[in-house]
Amino acid sequence: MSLPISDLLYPKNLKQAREVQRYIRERLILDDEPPLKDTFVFGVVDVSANMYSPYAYAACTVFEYPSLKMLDWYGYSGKYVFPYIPTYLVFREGPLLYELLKDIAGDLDLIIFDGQGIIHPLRVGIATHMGFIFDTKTIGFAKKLLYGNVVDGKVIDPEDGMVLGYEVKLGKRGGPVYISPGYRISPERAVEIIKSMADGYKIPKVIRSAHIYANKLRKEGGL
DNA sequence: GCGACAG
DNA sequence: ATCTTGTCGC
Repeated sequence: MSLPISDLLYPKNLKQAREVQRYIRERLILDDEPPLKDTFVFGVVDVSANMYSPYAYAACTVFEYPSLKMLDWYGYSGKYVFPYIPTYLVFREGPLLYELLKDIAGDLDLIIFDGQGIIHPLRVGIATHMGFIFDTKTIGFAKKLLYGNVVDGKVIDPEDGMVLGYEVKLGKRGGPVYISPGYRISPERAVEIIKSMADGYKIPKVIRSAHIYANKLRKEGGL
């Protein structure tokens, strides 16, 4: 990464935050090179927090693909240093996720985030932003749509008609989820991988796992 | 100005 | 995101 972490994750104001997002947008990589092997290791991350507590708990569960067997899990807790503002989520959770992943990202072939990839007004959702920082393949898995129009299952960018991601219904239970590439992966490959993890639930257990562990940390861990 | 708005 | 048990339904 050319810019230091301090600039990529700790902007002093929203203007600087936008500048960082525009910087990353100009350097997006959305192809599948190098392609993932038949068998690879991936992580799922999520952050758990209490409404009015400044402390947050992040967890990363590690799995083997395609067996989907859990290999490990890691946790990290710290204080939020940025408020939650739509389109700026990475500046709130990113610092914690960076600390959580900095020592293990190199061992992960892919990382799945709870949030958007390029389904974002500047195409730099939290999955894309973190993928750029670690130069690792990432996928954004969101429960709600943040930006774009859904046409025949495809999330389209109203600016130029580009396919940003897909609206897919996994399991006949709940509503759809929104999948988009984060970094170094294509929209189609991202959806293909997520669909291969479907197990009948709206949120595949493999993806839910990180949320479970993050919550377990918050309830049991200190702080 | 108004409405929308990941976690 | 979180507060929360049981309960209605496939």
